[in-house]
Amino acid sequence: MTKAIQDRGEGEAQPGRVTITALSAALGLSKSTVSRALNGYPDISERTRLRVRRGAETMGYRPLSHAQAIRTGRVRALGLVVQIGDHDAQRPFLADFLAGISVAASAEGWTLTVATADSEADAVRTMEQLVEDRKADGFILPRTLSHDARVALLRARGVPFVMFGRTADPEGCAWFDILGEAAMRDAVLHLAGLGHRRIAFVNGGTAYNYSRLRLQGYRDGLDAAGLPEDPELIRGGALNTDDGARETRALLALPQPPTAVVFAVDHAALGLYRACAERGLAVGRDVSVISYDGVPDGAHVQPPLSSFTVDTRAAGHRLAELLIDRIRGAAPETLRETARAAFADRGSAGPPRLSSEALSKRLATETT
Amino acid sequence: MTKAIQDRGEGEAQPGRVTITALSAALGLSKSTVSRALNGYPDISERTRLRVRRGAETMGYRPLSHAQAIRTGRVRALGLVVQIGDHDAQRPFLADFLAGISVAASAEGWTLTVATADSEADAVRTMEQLVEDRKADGFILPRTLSHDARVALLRARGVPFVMFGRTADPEGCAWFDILGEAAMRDAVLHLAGLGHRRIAFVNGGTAYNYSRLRLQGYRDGLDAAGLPEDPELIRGGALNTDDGARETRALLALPQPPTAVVFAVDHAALGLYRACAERGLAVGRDVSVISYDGVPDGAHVQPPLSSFTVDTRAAGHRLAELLIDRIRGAAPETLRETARAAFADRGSAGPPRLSSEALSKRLATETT
DNA sequence: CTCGGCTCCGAAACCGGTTTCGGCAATTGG
DNA sequence: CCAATTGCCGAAACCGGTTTCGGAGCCGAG
Repeated sequence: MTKAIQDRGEGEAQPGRVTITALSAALGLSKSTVSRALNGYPDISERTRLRVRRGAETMGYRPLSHAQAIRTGRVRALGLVVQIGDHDAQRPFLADFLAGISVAASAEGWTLTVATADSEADAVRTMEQLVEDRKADGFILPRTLSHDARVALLRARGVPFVMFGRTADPEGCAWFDILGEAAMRDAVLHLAGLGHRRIAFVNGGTAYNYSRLRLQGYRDGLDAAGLPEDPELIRGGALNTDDGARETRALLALPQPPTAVVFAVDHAALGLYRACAERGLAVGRDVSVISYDGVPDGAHVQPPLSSFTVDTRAAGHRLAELLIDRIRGAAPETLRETARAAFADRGSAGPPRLSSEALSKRLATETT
Repeated sequence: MTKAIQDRGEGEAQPGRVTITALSAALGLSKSTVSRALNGYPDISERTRLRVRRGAETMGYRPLSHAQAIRTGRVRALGLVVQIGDHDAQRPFLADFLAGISVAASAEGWTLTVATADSEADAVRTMEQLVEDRKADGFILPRTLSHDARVALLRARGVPFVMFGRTADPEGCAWFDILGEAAMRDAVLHLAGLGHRRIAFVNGGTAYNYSRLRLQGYRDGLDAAGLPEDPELIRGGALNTDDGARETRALLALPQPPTAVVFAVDHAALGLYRACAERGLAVGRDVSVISYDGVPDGAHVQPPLSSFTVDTRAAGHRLAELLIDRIRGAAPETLRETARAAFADRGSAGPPRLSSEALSKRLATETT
């Protein structure tokens, strides 16, 4: 390998490259035989196939993907269109996600084509362009919505794709997802186990498919813990810290405030810290909180935020593998996987120091 | 345009596409004439050129970049290798950066190939792969080091590149950069204008080229303000909040503590808030701080962090344009631009309430 | 009127692969 | 022992572009 690289006349790019013609000449075979041998055609003897493989290895032959693409239509590139701006949630997640995809892709000799869009419509247009120009053979769709225009486009065009998340209509869809609903359920059970009886839930953006699932998980948790569901304790639309603070204030203003809150999104949960600070409440003692995402910021508040952390990098890695399988022809139904988020108990959830009534009373006197 | 798209037999991809052969047949010209007309060869009459352009437009002809690449060696793709992990500073910045690059690239019909690496050596290997496989025609290098192995590789291979940042040896380098030194200088002058006499400086990672420049800017600021330079007030190596808190504590422990601190990195500056909270000091009153980056987190602390904000998206945009020019053959010396960071005065820098002596005394009594 | 040069375009080779098709040799069946 | 398969490979077409080369017309100069 090293030798092969050194053999290349360095400096210029073109001249050094070993083409399939050069390789076939060196082996005393025809181009077509070499090509079919490397691509696993059945009409090549095992002996020849091995000889070709070895020859390609020692000579350092690597087919140019765009040269193959001209005939096959495949460029060996994964596509990713990231949506900018509308949800902060993606910020910390992007670098790790890219890393996972990139590593898995390059392990198979594929690359990653990235584009950005600032709306769903823009994303659809962008993907259309990429498909049209053959810049990607398939797509990874992050943050899938319940009804997703991107899915509609790709389905119609017959372009392979995998989703990070699930969708309402699974027809023809492959996916990898973290079981947010299981995390929410476990969060409720954990808090109930600590002695909490009034446990609130603050959901994320309602358009996202995961919101539906996480709310269900919260309900399942209440059910499993034998706690009644109180509509007043269920809120939503909280994606960032400001939203979270706002929702927390609303919850604390209830006649019977919750002693614990489950958040669907870490960044929103950080808003609870702010709202509690305003009212002089100690997080993890007066009010407990468990959230979901595992953002790094959560480790830097006091007490650190207990959260179900998702391994975004691993998700990207697996998604890339699934997409490559999908592009190679695997049926979408066979390409559906889920994983669980890992609970990181960092101290923001403890046994209730005050009952809901006592908490309410204290808040009333504080305000006065 | 809309019509052309509708004309395509939808569903399948291949059949609908209009090739150069089809276009030339429709125009009654040869392939070669059409190709040269579109690529601006001088031996085509203006009349024909116009006819071809118009025909291509109405028929919706778009050459496949990988088909051209087989002859030209260019795939019309920009390369970006992002380094994961080693500096948190990139986190919030990545999405905006990508957005800028992506928009500028697609405006010219180019795309963006992204890969990741977890070390400088890995980044070099990755770029070598991408060049070898012709997945990118040139590279954008973020966060350039003073002596950068990536630059060495690309220079040796003759691969076009542009840097986000400058470097010690500018030979053959094109770049776009924000004048961090000017920002640091202005920060010092601003604080001096408020009445501060002891102004400390906390630098970022020393390997980065920008650190050298920002330190110089700080010194220039002191000089311009007529303040003496005190080596005790200069610290470095602070990239994240923990680092920043540590360095702040060290500064506050001095016999003559600073009444204001200039940080080279926002995330480090956030550590000052923590260290001040520990000692009961009010940021912006007892201790002033001005920083650099403009990260969103800075807006959510109290008081919000005054910072020189860099428009990362605009930087990505301009870098992509410069790189495309570079790939098209422009001399690197003509592709060097800088811009200034915009000062966002949010309240973390005010007139000194205490002198250095008074501050020191107060810290001493607090500790007891 | 002829000749050289210029303008402009077509034919064909080429880029680096893939895929179709046909044929030779060895094997199998009768 | 001969015919029909079968296994295995080469020749050539092909993919969608670019680039070289040559030549047909037209022009002005001699």
